[in-house]
Amino acid sequence: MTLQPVRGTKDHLFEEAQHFQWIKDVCAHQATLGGFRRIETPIFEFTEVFHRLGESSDIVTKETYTFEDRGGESITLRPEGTAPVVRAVISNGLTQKLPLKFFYAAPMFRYERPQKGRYRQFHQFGVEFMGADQPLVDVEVMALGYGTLKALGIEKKVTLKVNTLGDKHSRSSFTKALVDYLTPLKDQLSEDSKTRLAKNPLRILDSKSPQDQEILKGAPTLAQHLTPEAKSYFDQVVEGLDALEIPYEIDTKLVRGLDYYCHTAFEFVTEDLGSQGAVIAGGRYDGLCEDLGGPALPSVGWAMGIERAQLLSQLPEQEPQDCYVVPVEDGDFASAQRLVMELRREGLHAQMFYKGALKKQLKKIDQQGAAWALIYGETEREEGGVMARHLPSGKQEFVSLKDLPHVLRKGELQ
RNA sequence: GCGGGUGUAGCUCAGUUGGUUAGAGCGCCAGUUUGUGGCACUGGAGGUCGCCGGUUCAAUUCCGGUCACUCGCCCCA
Repeated sequence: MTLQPVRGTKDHLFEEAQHFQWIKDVCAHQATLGGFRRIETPIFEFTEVFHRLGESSDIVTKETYTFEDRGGESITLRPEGTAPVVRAVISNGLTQKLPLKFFYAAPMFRYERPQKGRYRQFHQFGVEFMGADQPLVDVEVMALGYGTLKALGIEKKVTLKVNTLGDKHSRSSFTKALVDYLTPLKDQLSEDSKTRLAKNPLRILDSKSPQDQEILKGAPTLAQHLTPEAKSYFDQVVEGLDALEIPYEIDTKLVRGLDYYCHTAFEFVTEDLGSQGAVIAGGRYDGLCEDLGGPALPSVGWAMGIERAQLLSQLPEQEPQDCYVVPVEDGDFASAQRLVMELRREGLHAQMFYKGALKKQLKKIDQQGAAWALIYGETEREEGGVMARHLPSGKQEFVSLKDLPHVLRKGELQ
């Protein structure tokens, strides 16, 4: 095994590939029901698109795949989907037609240490609701997340955690209060949190270190610093979730590191994936568009880790519908191929093997999990039909070519 | 980026207290006669014991490094 895929990447084969596609289909269907439109953006952007947004984020500073192209431009493989969508909105002058509702399913790239549910090329399905600043929009977006998880059959394995980051004023006054509280206690903080204190203080709140959490017990809370408007906004979000009977927990330690995030932050998390528990993560990012140099564009969205959803879900069983035409003698292969093509023209799934004795072919067909073996030798040709063998039931009878499409579609004999 | 665990046939794993031809189950291939799969029986192919180096008369077995997977930390717009 010397020829391996690049670390942190994987091949999706057979059922796994189908499962993967099924998740994307289910997600796209749910989003489409809500009027979201598909958007496809390039797999890479000018590095600046990501760097302008995330100087304090490790994803941007340490985890991007960044390279200079042959024209000397600095290019970055997208590590997430929101910034490219907002960039596309600006580039295409779409801010005249608000609100905008987009969804995407696309590969993302982060140079991280691979783990279960964490790859260097991974895939996200995401939705963005842009140009609306009402609390009920946040509720709709979360409801879409919940509905999508339900459609995947995994809503019971996840918990919706919700928090508010407040508006700009709440946020900056809280951040300042937190830093003021923690700075004298700096020596007692974990090494990681000492760094966070300077770089990204809010991230100390979700530290896993017990000593950090102990210190935080006496810390100021965001609730104390919420402006009346921000508090009212969050109250309406919570009431909206109650009204739609979407189960949730308020988690005051759920934060976002970047400044353009405000108000609602949420995650659908699971206990089943070890330390990679977030299946869907999202929030309101009213400041992002301006940070990118565009107009104000209040927006909210989320992204689902498709691989993580895949680990939690199961591809529904599908009835086999394939059929194989089975030539008997060496001279029967050409006519068998003609029959295969005729069946395909009828819209049926048809194929054949191009070698092997009858017995051998039947064995392989059975292993493929196909529904039908259509034995087509000299006898059948003369009588204008096939010996149709239904593999799951083991029943077999002669069917005329005229009746064949009908029988195959029905999926059973008689 | 840091720490722990693992790495033997296509898959799941045994085994070697260092010593001649490394095993099982499943899977795969062929056959059990002649136009019929799943079951059974018989036979067969398939491994430089992850890779590189060290110790040793001798290493798949001990040691080091490396790569990969995995768990935790980190990160998680």
